[in-house]
Amino acid sequence: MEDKDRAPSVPATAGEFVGNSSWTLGVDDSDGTHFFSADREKSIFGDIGWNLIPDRVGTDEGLFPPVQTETAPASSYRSNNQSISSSSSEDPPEKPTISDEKPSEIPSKSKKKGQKRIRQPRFAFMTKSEVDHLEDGYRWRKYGQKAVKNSPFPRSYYRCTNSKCTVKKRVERSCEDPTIVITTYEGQHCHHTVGFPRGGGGIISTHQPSFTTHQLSPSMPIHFYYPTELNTSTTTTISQPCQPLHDASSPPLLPPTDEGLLGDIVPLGMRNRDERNI
DNA sequence: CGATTTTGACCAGCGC
DNA sequence: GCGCTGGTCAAAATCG
Repeated sequence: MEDKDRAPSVPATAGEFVGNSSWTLGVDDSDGTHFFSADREKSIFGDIGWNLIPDRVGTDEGLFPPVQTETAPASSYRSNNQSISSSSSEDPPEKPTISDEKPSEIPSKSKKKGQKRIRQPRFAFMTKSEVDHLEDGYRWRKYGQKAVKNSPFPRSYYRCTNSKCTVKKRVERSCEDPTIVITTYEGQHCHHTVGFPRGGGGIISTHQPSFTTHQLSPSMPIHFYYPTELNTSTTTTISQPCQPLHDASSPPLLPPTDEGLLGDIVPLGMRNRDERNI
């Protein structure tokens, strides 16, 4: 039994925007997937820099086009390559993994014929890390691995071990930069994190994330969780999320927060709906 | 011994 | 219709 409360649908792990002082929010044209992208020269964690790329951010909150559902396929908005940019440089969000996702017709393959799979909102995170599978406070079970076209690195498929939780995530490395791990989360956790079961330390997030557009603003504080080491994680606060960190040796300035990393990135709409009813 | 990972096979969508 | 590709299943293997 695990905690079953609300938890951020996304990894509450450490995160770091990759990017200097600018960030870009865009929508994958092919799928309507939202993701954040930022650039930073160096990871605050050294080898483990977490770059947030919520691949599909909030949607039904109005931040972005409505989440696609069976009745409302992403096609409704996928046509626009909209992107929101903080101000200065806008990097065209690279969307490595998501581009191949087909939006609307989600059917998939639950070997049950006739049943269409409902595609959940997704968030992608680009992380600079040597390890593929990054701790995010949840326990995952790998259920598949596939070679990806145009990429020398295989893509791994994970599912939350909580039987009641349908969250999945894909992990793959960027073919352009092998040091970057692209993690795509799909769905929302219906339970709390379990901490870092594998030698970790603390629980990452047991609070509701609160993500809103303005929180993405470079001038607004963003909360991050980040591991100080591979197996540990701590939380800190940063008031200038987009402020360039010069080198990994410098103590990261992350915002202390009572929320998970994604808590600030994931829009309310993306989070468990029931929590909004509270 | 239970949980997790590995891996080949299968299925469905899409483009040609 | 066919082939390609992404995503998932499930049995076997491995791990703790």
